Amino acid sequence: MYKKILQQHNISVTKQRVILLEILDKVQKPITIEEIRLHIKGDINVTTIYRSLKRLVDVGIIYQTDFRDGVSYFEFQGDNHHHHITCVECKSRDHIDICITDESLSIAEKKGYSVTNHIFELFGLCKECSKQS
Amino acid sequence: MYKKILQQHNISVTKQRVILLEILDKVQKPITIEEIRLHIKGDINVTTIYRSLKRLVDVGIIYQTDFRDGVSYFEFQGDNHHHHITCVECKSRDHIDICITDESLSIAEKKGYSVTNHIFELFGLCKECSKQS
DNA sequence: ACATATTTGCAAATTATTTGCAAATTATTG
DNA sequence: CAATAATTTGCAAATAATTTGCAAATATGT
Repeated sequence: MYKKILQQHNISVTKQRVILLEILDKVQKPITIEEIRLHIKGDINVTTIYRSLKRLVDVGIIYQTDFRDGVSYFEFQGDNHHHHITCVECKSRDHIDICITDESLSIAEKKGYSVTNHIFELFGLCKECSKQS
Repeated sequence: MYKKILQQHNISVTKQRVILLEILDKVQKPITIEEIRLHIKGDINVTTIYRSLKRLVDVGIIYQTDFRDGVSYFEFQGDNHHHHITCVECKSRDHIDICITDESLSIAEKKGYSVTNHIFELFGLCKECSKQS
């Protein structure tokens, strides 16, 4: 299955890439390199992890996000493109099925830009944490 | 003027903070720590720059953004809240006066989150760079 | 199966950012 | 306006994330 995905995107099928895709597909949420390393306990060299993920991002198989905490997060979104809301207190995270509007795109296009990519993340307080404060 | 802003936000008025605000207000676009350092040529210690900017961000005087290139950008937006579109080729950048929609907010609220903050950045090709490719 | 291109692993380097602490500056209070 | 308390600065050194160079290993195309 992951083999097919890699082939469709015209990049080499390697054991390491398949493992990374398996992990990301299983967790179904954005995770850091450090968390990935815990899953594979040393089986793949850090450099390779960095380089493979970068490659996967470049060809569009996985998404890279960051939540302003100094680390990159990676996620396999499959067909289900979405963004996230993060609790600034407890760091819990949830999907939100919202995306940029057509209006946004057309405003950008009026400025002469064709939009290929976007970052969109919400931050706030989750139910639990709002109670406490 | 900057003194008043600092006081309104209840933080100490220091020479360094005023200088930083002056620079950010003058350039009117997101700039990196490195670029800030060029403006002040060594007059403020790097550590202080980092710490002061963090403080200014925390109290909400300036905005911190990043464009997925490994560095933080800082911007003084004044009353004019906006986001940006960045050309992935030439890295040129323009303001866009679009923000998250009320619909987005209400979807997040349905999930139990109260939204306090957001990241929203567009990427694409500018007019010049689309011609060339 | 062979030649070519791509990817991996390792150690070492880079880059951005943070920390601890003493000295300096700013704010507060009488 | 002096004295005290609180905050901020500068410096050097540490940390943490990510990248590089290069040789060996693995994948791909013919």
